[in-house]
Amino acid sequence: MPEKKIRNMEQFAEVSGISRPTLSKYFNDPSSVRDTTRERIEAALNTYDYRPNVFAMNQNRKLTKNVGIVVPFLADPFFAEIARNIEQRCIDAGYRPTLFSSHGSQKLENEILESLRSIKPAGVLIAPLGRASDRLELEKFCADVPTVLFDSNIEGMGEAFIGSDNYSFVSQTVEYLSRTGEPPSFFEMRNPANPNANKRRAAYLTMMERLGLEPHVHKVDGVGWGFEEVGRLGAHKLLEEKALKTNTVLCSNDRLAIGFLAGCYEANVSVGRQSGCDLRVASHDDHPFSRFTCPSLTTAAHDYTSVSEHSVATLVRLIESGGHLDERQETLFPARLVMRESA
Amino acid sequence: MPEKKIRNMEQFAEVSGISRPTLSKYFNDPSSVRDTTRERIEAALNTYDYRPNVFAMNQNRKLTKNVGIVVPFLADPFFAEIARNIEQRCIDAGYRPTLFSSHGSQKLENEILESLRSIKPAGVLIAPLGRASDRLELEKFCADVPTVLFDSNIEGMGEAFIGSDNYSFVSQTVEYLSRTGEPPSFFEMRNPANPNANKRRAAYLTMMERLGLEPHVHKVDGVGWGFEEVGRLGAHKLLEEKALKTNTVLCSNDRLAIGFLAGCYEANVSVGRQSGCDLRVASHDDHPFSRFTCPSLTTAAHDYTSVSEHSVATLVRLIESGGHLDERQETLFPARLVMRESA
DNA sequence: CGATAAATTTAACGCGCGTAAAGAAAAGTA
DNA sequence: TACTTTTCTTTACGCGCGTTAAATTTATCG
Repeated sequence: MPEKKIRNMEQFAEVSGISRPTLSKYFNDPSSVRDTTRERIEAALNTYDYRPNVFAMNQNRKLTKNVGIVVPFLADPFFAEIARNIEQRCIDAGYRPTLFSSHGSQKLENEILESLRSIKPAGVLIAPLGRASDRLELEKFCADVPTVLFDSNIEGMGEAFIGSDNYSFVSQTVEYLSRTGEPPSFFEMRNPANPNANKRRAAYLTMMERLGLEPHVHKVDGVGWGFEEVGRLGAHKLLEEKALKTNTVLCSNDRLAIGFLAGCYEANVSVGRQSGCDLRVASHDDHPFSRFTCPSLTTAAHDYTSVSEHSVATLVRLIESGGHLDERQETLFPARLVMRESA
Repeated sequence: MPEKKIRNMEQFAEVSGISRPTLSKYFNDPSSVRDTTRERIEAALNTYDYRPNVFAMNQNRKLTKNVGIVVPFLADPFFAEIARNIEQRCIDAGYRPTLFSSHGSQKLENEILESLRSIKPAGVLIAPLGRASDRLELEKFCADVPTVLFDSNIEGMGEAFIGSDNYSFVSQTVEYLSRTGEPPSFFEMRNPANPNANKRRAAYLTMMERLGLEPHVHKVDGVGWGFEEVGRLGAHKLLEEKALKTNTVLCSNDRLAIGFLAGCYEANVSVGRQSGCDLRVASHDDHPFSRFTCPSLTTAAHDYTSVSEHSVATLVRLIESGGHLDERQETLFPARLVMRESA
């Protein structure tokens, strides 16, 4: 067993009996060498554990296998979950993903873009902050690096957008709620950071009009990404002021709803779809925690799988087609209504 | 404005009037050059936007500025939060952190270690899976790379451990609960993945004995990281079987408690410290959501700040002292009792 | 001011791998 | 078998920066 430590490709070429340029080809793309050669290389790879120096590899290559994944707020399990999913798919597709979170800060988002440039990524998947994003910086970045947006769309930005169809979310919840009880009022933050929020409000208004119902939108103050607390305080405010026109509240997203439910509980307002309850509360996203609220939250679920699958597939296609698509594609996946106890 | 694109350090040396070796020194450690020189470099840096090629930089350097941060489960906001904190501190200390999550899988944890080796990190901060970790692989890794453990201790592994003092957590909750009402039963998973769980059970038993109270430990089946669901099902089981010996339950951690509260709600068991409630429930961790459970969760809070601060400080010290400390240090920070409505 | 120490410049080599060109070998085809 | 095509080997250079050693400049200080 000649367990001599292999230090570089040169030495691995010697012991494996394959020339260095061929090895280089193999490590860049295993399918680019003849089957018999690949087998010989992989046999040697099992005997001597050599792996090429990542830094030397990427130094001269025009295109690395690096991929950046950027989410706006990783402490939100929704993003953690989708990031995990996307990450794994990138690995499976033969790329090296690196995960970043903007933590709700424009400054950080810009710094991440900067730091991404320095690792020469083949492509980037980004869920931008939205309203808080630095449009100009993002635009410059997208011009240099093949970029796919997901979750939050910014018109015209990047080569493609993959996300959920907000209209599908809201139409299903509104339809369900108004069919099974009083029509819903809409509850949201006054200045939502995320563009999806605006689409959801618009969808609510459209749906209510179509159903011939009077819409009521309650906007509550609050900044940042502490949605739960905003929702909780909002609930107290609305309940104290007796501002609700119906006994049904549709929250813009689950994190607001989680806080809203906490607020209701504190105010001794019973929530649920059963008769005898004071209020019904529903929402959108199917946040991982929404199953465990009291009562469990009726919501509209993202198609996590399709969004992440399609995002990665699009990025791979983008990279393989040289970093540019003929036209910007927007793909939206419909929601799935999840009926639980809160409404 | 000579806006010629600077392609490498050579060219930047020309336009800045500083020699390349000095620039190299500067980029490696800005404080290693004379003040006047540093000012000249930074002035030039503002005029021409050049930054050294990361891959070429790291190729030959024995020690990069890369730092790995590994957490067992990023979809848990607790880890997301502490990771964010640690990440920022690494950046402030002049390092380039990269975040990884094992997602509860040994296979993934090993792959992350493998992938970490390839980026030649100056050091690694890892919160290991615990029981599910591959001891042997971890040990080999720690032998090669300066490693600091946090959150979950594995005896003898790594150069240092920084975490929370589980005894401090449990002694405070047990003391508080038994002082203000019936003594608590302990609720946990049968085969906890995390070593802290065992320490907490032991601390519970010790505390109860010291207080002259009879301990009751309820173990519930369940695997993986879906703690909330385990807690919820556990609540149903315990309530159906009327297994609880007292009206007070102390959960091993907040995520279990969140599920436990959901189970109680479903079973129409009222939880709270007010008279008239059926049950009191308390827990440990001060999970970001524990403020928003119904009722809000009484818990013992980690000293996030101290843990992350001390972890990074220790890693920096470890790196600067050449990757080895004289003896393995274990630092534990006490908990802070957070009294809310559940107990 | 001159001696000494500290910092910088000059010159040159090496790192590990990408890549290109030309020739040799293997595989496929007639 | 001869010919073509594909694949591999040989040879050689380049990438951008780390790093070293000697020469030179600049700062410090008695």
